[in-house]
Amino acid sequence: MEPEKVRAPNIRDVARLAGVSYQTVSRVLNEHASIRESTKQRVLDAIDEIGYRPNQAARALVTSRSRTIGVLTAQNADYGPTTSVTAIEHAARDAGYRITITSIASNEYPSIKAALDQLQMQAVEAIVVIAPQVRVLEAIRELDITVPYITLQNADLGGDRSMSVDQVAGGRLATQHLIDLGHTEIMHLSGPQDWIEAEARMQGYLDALSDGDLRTRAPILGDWSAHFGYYAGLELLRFRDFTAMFAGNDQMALGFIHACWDSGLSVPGDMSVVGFDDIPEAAHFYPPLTTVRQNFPEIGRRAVSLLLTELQGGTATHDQIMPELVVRRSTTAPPRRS
Amino acid sequence: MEPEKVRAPNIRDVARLAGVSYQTVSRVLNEHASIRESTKQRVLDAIDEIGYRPNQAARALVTSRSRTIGVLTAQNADYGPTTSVTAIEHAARDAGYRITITSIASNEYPSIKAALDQLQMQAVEAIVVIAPQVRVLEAIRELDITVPYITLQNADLGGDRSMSVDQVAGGRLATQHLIDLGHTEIMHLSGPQDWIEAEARMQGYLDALSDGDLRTRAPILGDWSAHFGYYAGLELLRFRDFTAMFAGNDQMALGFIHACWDSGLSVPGDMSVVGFDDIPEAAHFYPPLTTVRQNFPEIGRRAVSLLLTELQGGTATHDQIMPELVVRRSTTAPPRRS
DNA sequence: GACCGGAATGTGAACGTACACAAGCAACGA
DNA sequence: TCGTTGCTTGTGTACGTTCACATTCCGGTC
Repeated sequence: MEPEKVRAPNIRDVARLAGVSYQTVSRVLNEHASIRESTKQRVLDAIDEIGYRPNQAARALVTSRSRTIGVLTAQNADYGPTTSVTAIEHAARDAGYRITITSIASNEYPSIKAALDQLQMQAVEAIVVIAPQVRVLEAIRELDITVPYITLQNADLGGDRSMSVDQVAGGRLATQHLIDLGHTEIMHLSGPQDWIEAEARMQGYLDALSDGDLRTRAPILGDWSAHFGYYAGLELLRFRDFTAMFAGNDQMALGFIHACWDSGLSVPGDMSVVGFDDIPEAAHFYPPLTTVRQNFPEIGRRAVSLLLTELQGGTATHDQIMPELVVRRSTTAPPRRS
Repeated sequence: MEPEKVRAPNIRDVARLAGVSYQTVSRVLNEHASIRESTKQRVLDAIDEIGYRPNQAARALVTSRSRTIGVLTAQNADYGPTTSVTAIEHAARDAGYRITITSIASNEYPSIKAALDQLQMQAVEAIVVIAPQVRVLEAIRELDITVPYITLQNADLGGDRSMSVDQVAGGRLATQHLIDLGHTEIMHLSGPQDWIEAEARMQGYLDALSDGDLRTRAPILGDWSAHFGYYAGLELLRFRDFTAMFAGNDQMALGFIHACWDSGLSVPGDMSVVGFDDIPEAAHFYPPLTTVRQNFPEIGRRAVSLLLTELQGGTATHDQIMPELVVRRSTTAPPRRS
C-alpha cells in the first residue's frame, strides 16, 4: 500500500549492472553491428534481471520518430472498416509500428480537423484514413498533412493517395449480373450522398445500365443500415415496377429482403437482390445473398505496406484491388410477365 | 522537392516571437492560474502564427504521463467489441486521453505477453482488455500489470477488475423466455470453451433449466460464426428432439435458422430461436430475431470512466450492466405434439 | 516613503535516449 | 618494431518539455 514512487530502470541502470557504458546498452537495443557477443549477452542479461523497458517517449523525442501510424475512422462499427483496421494493426506491428486510432465525432469540418490535429500532435509518421466521406478527404487535402497518408477509398476521387477495392467495378459487376439474368428493371439502393463508395458503386450501376441500354432509375439514397433497407423497401414495393435490386451493401440488402417478405414477395422468385461487401453473415441470409466481395484485410495490409515504402523514401504505386462477384441464391431470372 | 528538413517550431520559438520566456509559454499551454490575460493572448497569437504544436514525446518524457489508454483486443471484428472500442475512444478523447490498440495475434501465452509488453512499452496509463478468452485474463493476472486495467468480461471470472454486461443474467433471460413460452426441450449453441462470455451465458442457460426442473442438455460448443451455426444446425436437426434453440450470439442464431429452413423446419412454427447481442441486423433476419441486447457503448464508456477515476486516485466500483430481452418473431409456443 | 505580500515571470535543472565523435584495443603487414 | 586498420567501447550533447526555485513587478499598508 506504499508503492513509494520508484523510478523505472533506465539505460544507465542497465549499463551499471552490466559493467558497460550506457551507449553500449543503446547499441545492443538498436542491434548495432559491432558489439562483442559476450558483452551483448551481458547487457541482455542485465536488461532481463532489472526488468528494463526502453522508454518510447525518450526515443521518440531524440529520434523524432514515433513509430506510430495513425488511423482515422468514422464512428461506426461496420464489418469492412473494422476488418481493415485489424489488418492494419497486424501489418504495422510486423513492421515495428504501433497504431493509434482517432474517430471523427461528426462529419463536420471542425471535427475532422480536430481528429487530424490530434494525430499530428501524436507525431504519427503516417495516416490511414478510413472515414469514407467526401468531406473528410477534402478536409485532408486542405489541411496539407505533412506525413504520408492513404485513404481506403476509391482512387478516382481520392486522387493518387488511395488504396482501395475498385468500387465502380464492383457496382458494374453486381448490375451486370442482374442484366445477364435477364432483368431490365433494376433498382439501386445507394449509400449516403456524401460517401465516396456509395457514389462509386452507383456509378458502376449507372455505367452497366447505360452499356446495356436499359432504363436508368434514380437511386435511393440510404444510410447503409438494414433498417433503412427495410423501410425504403416497404415504400418502393408499393409499386412493383422493378424485378431486381442492387443494394449498396449487405445490410441494406437484408433489410430490403425483409421488406420483400413482408410485402408478400418471394426472393428470388419475384425479386432478385444483390448486396455488396460479403459480410460473413451474407451466406446465411434467407435466401443466401448474392453479393460483391471485398477483400478488406488485403486492403489494410496493402495500405500499410505502401505507407512504409513511402516512409523509407520509396515511391509507391497506389493500385486497386478488384472485387469479386459471389453468386448465391438471392438472384435468378425475372418472373415471366403474365 | 527539397523539404530541407526543417525543425518543427518549439516552445522557445514561440517564446521568442511573443517576447516572453519559454516557461511562460509552458504556463499558457498548461493553463496555469497566474498569467496575465494580455500575455496569454500574445502567446496564443504567437502559437497560431508559427503553427506550433506541443511535442507529446517531450511532454511524456518529463511528466512520465502518456495520456494514453491502451486497448487490447482479439483479432476479430465483431460488432460488440468494435462498438465498445468506438465508445472507449470517444470517452477517452473527451477526457483528454488518446487510445492505442493492440490485438493479440493468437490465443497463446507468448502472443498475449507480447501484446501487453507492447502496451507497457508505450507507457499507457491504463488498459482496457476486450480479448474475452479466459487465458488472456490469466496471463494478465500473472504478468502483474502495474497500471489500472479493466476487462469487459463477466465479473465473476474477471475478479474485481471487470466491467460488463451480466452474461449469466442474459443467458437466464433468454432461456426463461423459452420456458415461459412452454418449451421443455431447449438446446444451447454455445461459444468456444475458452471464452468467458460463452461460459457465462451457458451458465445462465443451465441455471434457468435447473430452476424450471427441465432436462439439461450438453450444449454444443461453437465458434460464434454463422457458418458454425448452420452446419451444427444441419447436424442437430437430424434428430428433432428439441423445439427451441438458445444460440450464444446472433450470428450463430442466423446460421441455425438457415439450417432450419434448409431442413424443412419453420421458424418459429417448428423451432423457436433466441440469439444474443442484438446486432443491428437481428431485427431483419427472417424471421426477426428474439435476442438479448447488450449495451456495448455503455460498457465502453463506463470502463473508461472507471479507469479515469482510478487514475485520479479514487476507488471505483466495478458494477455490472443488466442485459435486456428483445422479443421479436423468432420465438413462439412449441408445436403441439400430434 | 519604505516595506510587504502576492501575482507574474524568468532561470537552471532533469527526464531517457540516440547521434556524432573520440578513444582504446587487438591484429596485421611492412 | 611501429604505424595502420578495423572492430569495439566510451564521452559529450541535443531532443522539447515541465518542475522547483528564484526573481521581478505591482499595489496596498503602516
